[in-house]
Amino acid sequence: MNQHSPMPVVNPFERFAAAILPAGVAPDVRARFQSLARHAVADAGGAPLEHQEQDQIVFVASGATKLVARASLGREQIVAFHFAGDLVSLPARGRHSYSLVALQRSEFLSFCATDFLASAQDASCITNEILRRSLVSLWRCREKSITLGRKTAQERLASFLATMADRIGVPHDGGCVLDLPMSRRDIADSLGLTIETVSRQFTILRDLALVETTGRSTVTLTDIPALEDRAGHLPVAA
Amino acid sequence: MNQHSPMPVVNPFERFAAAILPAGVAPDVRARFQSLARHAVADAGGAPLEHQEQDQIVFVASGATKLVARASLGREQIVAFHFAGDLVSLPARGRHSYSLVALQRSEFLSFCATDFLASAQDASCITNEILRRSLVSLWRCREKSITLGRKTAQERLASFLATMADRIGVPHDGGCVLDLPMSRRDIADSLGLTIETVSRQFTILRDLALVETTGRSTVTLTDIPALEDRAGHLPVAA
DNA sequence: CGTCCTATTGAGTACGTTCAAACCCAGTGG
DNA sequence: CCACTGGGTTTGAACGTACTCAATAGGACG
Repeated sequence: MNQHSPMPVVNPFERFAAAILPAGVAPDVRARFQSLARHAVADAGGAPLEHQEQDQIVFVASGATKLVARASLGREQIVAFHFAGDLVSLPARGRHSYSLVALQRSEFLSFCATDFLASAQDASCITNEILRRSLVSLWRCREKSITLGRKTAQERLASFLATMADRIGVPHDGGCVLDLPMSRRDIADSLGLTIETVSRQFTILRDLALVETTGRSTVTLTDIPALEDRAGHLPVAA
Repeated sequence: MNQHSPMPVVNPFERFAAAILPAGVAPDVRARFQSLARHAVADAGGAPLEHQEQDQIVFVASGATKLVARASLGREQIVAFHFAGDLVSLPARGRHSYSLVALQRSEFLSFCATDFLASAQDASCITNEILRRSLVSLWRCREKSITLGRKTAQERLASFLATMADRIGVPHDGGCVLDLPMSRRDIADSLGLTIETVSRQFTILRDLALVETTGRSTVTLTDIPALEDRAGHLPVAA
């Protein structure tokens, strides 16, 4: 997929601390989190955190992941994508077995949720940060509900590309270049479509000159405003 | 709609305090929340919290509500239902205008999210409670993503009824009686279907003797295990 | 009892799926 | 360096589920 994704030089816990812990955190609090953290690495396709019996809080130190729910019979739904620096809330496996799967070689720090929150009791700004990020996840999930419930195939793909541009896009003279770590199947499983439909919609957007595709994973968005027009959002002035 | 839904005798703030604030909360903290709370009442169809420019935290003191997102062209998606005792996180209107709409006469306490969290700084168990509830909302929203992305119309309705049985069902000799506060249109807008399709699926479930319907809003689930079999967790043919 | 609005039922259509084949890119070995 | 191989992707044709449009039936209100 990606040729030798560079293994980060920085200690994963340093990344976690920089992203989540407040600047002037007490050393003992920091040490407590360090002792709770479990480090894990996974190659593409790997699910290093299976068999969890308790709710987990997982920090993605590097790489990219999908949070997958299996409905039945190979019917999969990708509930969210997460990238380096993101925090994932992973419930103990319940009715639908959720699992976090790496899209690339990725590093994780996982915490037992209850231990984590107990340790955050003192420093309320940590809990606030977790809450803030959880609300962002909730907001994204609600957006996804709109996409899955009320949008056409083309609107779904356009929305997806616009969202990915925000999250992992690299601006490039007016447009935006995406190096998508996920396959067509992943995109389909995220958008509630089939690979064939995703492919057809890519073709249409290509014919409309809104995107260009290079190889399997590189997508260039040449006209983001037009793409967002096709994403089925409510026009602001309506 | 409902004949004079009884106005609760208990003070809405008392309900809020009982649900959210810890038992032995300091009187001044309690007073601070009381001063932040804005009280609102809405009849069925009313949206008392529109035009918010800031993120809100809303406590549903009584009644039942839908959280609606408008995509475009009258395409609506109901993102969540909330009932008495629930807490709703309502973002400032962004790209998709969300609004909280009452299904029945309902009472609300709304807080500015930043003020609320600032007041909860001292009492970390309050923040924890908000976080806990936000994660429940996130978990429900993920379940909804599976439903909207990968389930058939029949599975969607079966899932919906099973979920509602958990949340507002009244057990009744082996089965469960539901007095649904939402219309067929609301159900359709929640499940990403049309009213006609919802109606047809109700007919099928009725013919299968899994549910009985009485009037417009009362549904009796006579065979919950069979209903959950049809909810798409695992299909019959395998 | 009559009116209005919601819900149900029916017929035809459309969008996305399914099944199947061709194509292309990346990795491997000659 | 290039052909070969294999999985991911694209394209094509037929099908099916849910949608649209339209009419009827049923509840809730005056």
